[in-house]
Amino acid sequence: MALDLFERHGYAATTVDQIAAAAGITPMTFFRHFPTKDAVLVTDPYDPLIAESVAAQPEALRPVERVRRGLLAALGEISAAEDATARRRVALVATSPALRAAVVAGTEETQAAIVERLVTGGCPRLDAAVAASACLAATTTALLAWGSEPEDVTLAELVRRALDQLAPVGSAS
Amino acid sequence: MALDLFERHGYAATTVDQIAAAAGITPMTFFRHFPTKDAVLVTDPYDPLIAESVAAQPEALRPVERVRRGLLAALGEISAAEDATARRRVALVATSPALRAAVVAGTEETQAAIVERLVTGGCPRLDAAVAASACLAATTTALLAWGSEPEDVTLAELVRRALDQLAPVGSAS
DNA sequence: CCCTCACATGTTAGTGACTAACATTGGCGG
DNA sequence: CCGCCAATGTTAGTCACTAACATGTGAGGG
Repeated sequence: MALDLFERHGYAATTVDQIAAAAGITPMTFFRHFPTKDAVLVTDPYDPLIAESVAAQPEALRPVERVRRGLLAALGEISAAEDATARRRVALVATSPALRAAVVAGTEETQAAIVERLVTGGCPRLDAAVAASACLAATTTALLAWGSEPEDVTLAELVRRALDQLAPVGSAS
Repeated sequence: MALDLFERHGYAATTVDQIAAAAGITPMTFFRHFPTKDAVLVTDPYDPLIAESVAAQPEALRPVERVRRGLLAALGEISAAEDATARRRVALVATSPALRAAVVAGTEETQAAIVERLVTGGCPRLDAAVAASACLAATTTALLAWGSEPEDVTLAELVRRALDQLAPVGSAS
């Protein structure tokens, strides 16, 4: 599949024509299944779950803390869905600027979802956007790092460690 | 110039050919001056300054706090360089996913510079990357928000407010 | 059993960002 | 005045992605 081609020749050096040929379809058909070349590797089905999870945290918390706890709470269900190729995909994404950009573009939607929930909870929009973007950046950084970690390191572990850095001093997790 | 075209027709709808024609040059020549279309709007001359500023903060601080203070310290010199078109550029960047992606790609270099300084100070690489990405995300969010703020709101003000959210509880700035 | 409708796929042709190889100009020191 | 270097132009190509239209194939109803 496409993943193999990317790993062999690099993401940029692999053309959509090659992927399509390897899959026995036309380039046209490829674009009917995936809106962009990078969509083969980068997907983002968790937005609603995460937004819910953030909204479920106590409104009294400061925005960063609310988002942080929301992400940690969502983490269980998400990392359970880690399939076998997840790490390979992530490792690949980490190697290409274009792919990293695609990931960030994807998280923009997650960020927007979180911001909406925070704003309806009375949080000023700027503060909400800052809290969401900072926490998601930390999470994304952990995700990308995970790709080059040894097999036995879990994603949840890294994300937890990342988000702990944004916790109020003295209180871990 | 290109900025006017972008504002009139939108970034995506403005082709490099049009920009080149408006400037009285060939598309080819355009690409000799700017590596990409987005480079007209997105530039990043501050990396070394910021990295220095981060390194100048006490090593004893937690990584996030060190980066945070470093960014705040660098803020003075940077926002002094705000020229007249800065706000227009930022407002434009905020409107286009492709341009926001370009900004993020640009910050990756800044992040890398910061991480190097933190790592040589004894900070684990993951923690350094997380701290840098979170603080830079907060800063970038403030920057983008600035584009749609009223004239009298300064960039420094917004960035300060953004970074204050990542400060240890109870201590502002 | 055939017909038809719908949907997945193919075909062709184009646009726009970017690149490489090579030609051309223009000013400036010798 | 000559040659040299740098900036610019020319041509032709690659690759991601799109639009308009054609084809084929399978499922369901007559």
